[in-house]
Amino acid sequence: MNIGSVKYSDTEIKIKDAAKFLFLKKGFSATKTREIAKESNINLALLNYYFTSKRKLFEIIMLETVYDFISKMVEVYNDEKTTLEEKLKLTSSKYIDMMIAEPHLPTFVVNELKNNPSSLLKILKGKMIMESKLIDQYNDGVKKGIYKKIEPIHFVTNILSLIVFPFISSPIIIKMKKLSGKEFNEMMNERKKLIPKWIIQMIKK
Amino acid sequence: MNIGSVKYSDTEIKIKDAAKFLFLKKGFSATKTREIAKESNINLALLNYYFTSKRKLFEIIMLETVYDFISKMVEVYNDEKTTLEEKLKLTSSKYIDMMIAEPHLPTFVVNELKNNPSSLLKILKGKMIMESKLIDQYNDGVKKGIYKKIEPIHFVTNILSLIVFPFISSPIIIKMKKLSGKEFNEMMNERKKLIPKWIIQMIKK
DNA sequence: TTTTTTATTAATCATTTGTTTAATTCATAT
DNA sequence: ATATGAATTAAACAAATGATTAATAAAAAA
Repeated sequence: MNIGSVKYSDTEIKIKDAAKFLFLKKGFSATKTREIAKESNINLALLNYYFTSKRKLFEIIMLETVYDFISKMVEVYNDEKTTLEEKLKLTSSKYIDMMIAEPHLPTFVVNELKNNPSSLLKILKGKMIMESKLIDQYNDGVKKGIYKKIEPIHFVTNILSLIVFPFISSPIIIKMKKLSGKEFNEMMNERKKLIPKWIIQMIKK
Repeated sequence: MNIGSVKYSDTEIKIKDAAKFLFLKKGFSATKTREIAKESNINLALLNYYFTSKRKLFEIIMLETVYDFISKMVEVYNDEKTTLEEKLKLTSSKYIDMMIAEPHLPTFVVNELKNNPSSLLKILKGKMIMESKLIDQYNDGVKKGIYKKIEPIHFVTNILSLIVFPFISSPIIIKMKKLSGKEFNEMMNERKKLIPKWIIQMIKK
């Protein structure tokens, strides 16, 4: 959560929470400072008093959110104790829970990364994922002749795609299948078990 | 393109093109009417003269864009002449070409659908995809014991995920693998052949 | 308690922004 | 050539918006 272990006062937390809620839901431009003030029950001027500007406040929230999102993946992928298959299960499970709790999260992350990829540079060291234990384990499987050889980047991309995209495209899925929000979440919970199987089938010889 | 075969004057087309370019890149709120006017070399007042309001202009563009995006899928999925595997190849190929040409398209579509799902209702008849020839062919395969039985909605979701998500998450992929834009496109072109294979492996017994 | 620093507030400022108006130019039909 | 309607323009309006100010209240230090 707190990237540099910065301590925030109650008021600052109130502002940050409200701002995060609104920024996630509506993005930067559509969120107005007066909305943030109202949502957090603080005086408008306090936003600038504590955070200097709307943009600065946004960048703090953005950074923390993207950090949360990505570090979850990095942690699992670099765990020395788990197998490749366990890593897939853990990733699916953690991310799907995360996104059921905060459905706006993935859209926000991909959106704001597109507009502001530099903030990603600060967080995502290229190595953390592409040289992770997961990739080692996959390459080992290839050597042993268990797995097909494809570029590891495709492998990682496919995992993320199958987990995250359904949340981003939820309105389309809901419309296609005439689902309720609850039914959509059930469908996503089903995928916790299915995705690891699918990924294995994709790479297995 | 033109949903109701409406004819537009040169000026209207200039406005629409500029507006589409900016809306795709920056979204509704971050795009200013004066930017659209400048980008299209028209007088600011003409925007309202022809399109009444920024919101109305946006809705027209939004509708046409989403229609383009979805009808491409519907066409392929309902083709009576092609096999399931051919449909997968065609979908991958067409969508990847489409998104290489317009990288902002998928983010725009999923974004604005989230904010305004009603516009989707006008276009996407639930049946068109979930009762398409593709689904028939998949169900036939299940009956014949060739394919595993999973909910068709997962099947459709997975296809779309593997095709579209990499474009949405391009900044992450580019960072992870330290790619240039050109290299990223090459990677996406590789996927045209890979995705159909992966999908088949996922469903094959 | 008194002083000093910090937190909070209401009011205001300066731009930005979507939209409209009224005047002018252009094209077309008579 | 003239009249009529459509297209275009510069200017302006009103509301929204991010930010600041100056005054007040609350908390901490002396």
